[in-house]
Amino acid sequence: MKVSKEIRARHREQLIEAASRLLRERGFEVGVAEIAAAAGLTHGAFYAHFGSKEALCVEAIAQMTRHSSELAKSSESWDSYIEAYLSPRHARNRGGGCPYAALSGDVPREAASIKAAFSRALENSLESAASRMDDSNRASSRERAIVATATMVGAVVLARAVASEDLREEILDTVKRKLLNKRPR
Amino acid sequence: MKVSKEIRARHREQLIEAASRLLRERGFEVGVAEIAAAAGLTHGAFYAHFGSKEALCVEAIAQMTRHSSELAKSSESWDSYIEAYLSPRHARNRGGGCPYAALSGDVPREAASIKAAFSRALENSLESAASRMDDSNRASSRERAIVATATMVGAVVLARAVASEDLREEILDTVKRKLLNKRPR
DNA sequence: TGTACATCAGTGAACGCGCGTTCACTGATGTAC
DNA sequence: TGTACATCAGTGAACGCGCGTTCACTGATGTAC
Repeated sequence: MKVSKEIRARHREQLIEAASRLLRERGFEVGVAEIAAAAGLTHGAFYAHFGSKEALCVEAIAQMTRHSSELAKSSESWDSYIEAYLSPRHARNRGGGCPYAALSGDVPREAASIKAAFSRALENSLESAASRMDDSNRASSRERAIVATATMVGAVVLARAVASEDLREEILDTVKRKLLNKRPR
Repeated sequence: MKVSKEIRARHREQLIEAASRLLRERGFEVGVAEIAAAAGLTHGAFYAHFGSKEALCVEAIAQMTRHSSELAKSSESWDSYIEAYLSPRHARNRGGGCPYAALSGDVPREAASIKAAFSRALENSLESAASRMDDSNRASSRERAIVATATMVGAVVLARAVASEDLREEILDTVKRKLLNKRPR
């Protein structure tokens, strides 16, 4: 049955929220029915909100990158962001963590609109990371942002793919020490 | 109909070879039928060689990591390996390139046997990379291998996910200069 | 070396299943009077 | 403010399709004599 405009709007948000988490957790193979169920709806209702699964994916990418860049900004310092990013907690929390670490392996296989949304988001994140570097030279702060992002994404992606708890922690800790310029414990 | 032992063995190799390429290109969603077709067989024949898709994936991971570590060793120097790894050519060649950059995003969602095969291979690659470092200190050469691997994997994974040709090359070049300790062009 | 026959790799139809999407229907919402 | 009714969000059955896997069958291989 029809629902009020407020409830409709809430349902839409819940769909995006559910997709945002499930896409990162399970990748783009996650089903429309599962996303709808996680939002408390049936799969049929989904199409009252989005024209296709692809359209939802685009919105979900926009939302998850918006959220995670807020998170990045809320870190007190760049170093504390690195610390949080390379924590076992983040490695375990794929569904709620960095969209780049969660999705960059999948995105190249998806439709152009999805790749474009992802790309736009990454460009913004690099911009934002560069602006946080304590470096008056604009070019070199962008370079440092790119290298740090690649290194952190690579470390978390590899850590998540590894079966041994020890190797996982070794990767995260080693990269963390390097990025924070710390000597071995 | 039955075929000779030699042809049977060749078919098996072709299945592993096709899977090795297609898994990296398309991920684990690639179908048994498509892999069999790429090997010149029908999907039914597949089960004369492997008990399940999962079993083939395990073999394919073992083979592709074996091949790519040979490739790594065949590079004249560590620096020339970095150069090749961070080339647009490698970014374009997902199906024939580094298995870690191609599959680490997908592996955490797969069966334990696949994760274990991947993990074993990565551990060997780290070992082998560490042994190539011109550093008598064993601990620090391992650390450098881990950091360099994470950075290179992250760079290629991000570069592949990006829609803009310019950003793709910027990521690869920036990380390359950093790893080779070169000043900007 | 020649023959008879058991073996078994490969084929293609069929299985149950889950996917994205469509659609007839339901009934609460919200508008026109 | 009250009533009559058009709208449309949500439901759940149904669509065509492709998946991994099974299986009866075919016919070349390779072994036993």
